[in-house]
Amino acid sequence: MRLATWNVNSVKARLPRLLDWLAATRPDVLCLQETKCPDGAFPVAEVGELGYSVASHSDGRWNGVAVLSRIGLTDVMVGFPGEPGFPEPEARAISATCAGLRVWSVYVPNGRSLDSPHYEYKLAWLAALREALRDQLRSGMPLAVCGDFNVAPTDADVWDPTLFIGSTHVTELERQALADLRALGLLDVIPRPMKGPHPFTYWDYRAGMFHQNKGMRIDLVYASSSFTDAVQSAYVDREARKGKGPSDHAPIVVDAELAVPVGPREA
DNA sequence: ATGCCGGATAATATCCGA
Repeated sequence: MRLATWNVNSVKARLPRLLDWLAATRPDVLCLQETKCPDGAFPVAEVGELGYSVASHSDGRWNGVAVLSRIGLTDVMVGFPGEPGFPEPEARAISATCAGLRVWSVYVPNGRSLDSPHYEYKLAWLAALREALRDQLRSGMPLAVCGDFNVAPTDADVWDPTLFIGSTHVTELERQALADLRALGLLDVIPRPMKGPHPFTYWDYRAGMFHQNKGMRIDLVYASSSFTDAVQSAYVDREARKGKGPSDHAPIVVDAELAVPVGPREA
């Protein structure tokens, strides 16, 4: 099974690149974040032509998550029980079962700044996610939680840790929230970088950050051991960050020897 | 060369992102 996750920074703006990438990479399942897609406006027909079914959760202007699958898509859950909001829950989580794998696509709140109510919201959201995932793990089904976590797990996951002192994404509390997810039994599937030592997944559009490889690893795949035991390889597709009109995030692609049941799979 | 911000909308300015 090929599983991928990508913060596309608007599915509308990224549609030509998304379709090209799907056709070339052929993931069985793709998690999307920041679709920024009004309700009902997801390009279902376009990805359907490539064999993908869609489960999407929309907010309108901001946020937005989706799961695309060509190996089955059942038991879709929009959001999760106890999900905090600001003040109402936003479109930040969707999950579905794809050929025996429970897949979550998450877009964790940014946090903005340490003195912002959004930072408290981010921590509360991650804590509530942990409780929801604790329940998911009880089912025993292999689980992969994919998405933009907006937290760099270690100092090695940002290009210059000294520049982040006093900023979100690197604080002890945010990193502890990730550690609390791992304490449930989830493992960080660290992808191989295509270039250089750092598997960064995000580079700011500004000031040539990508070209200087000044990036961050904030997109993550946290998975149960029943999934990670089957993982053969994982990589960051930095090619997708190049050229005209890219997202500021690159996709992560994970290949696992997880049996795909015969049935709904299409050619 | 990968090549120096871009997406959204209540739009010709402002919010958001990390």
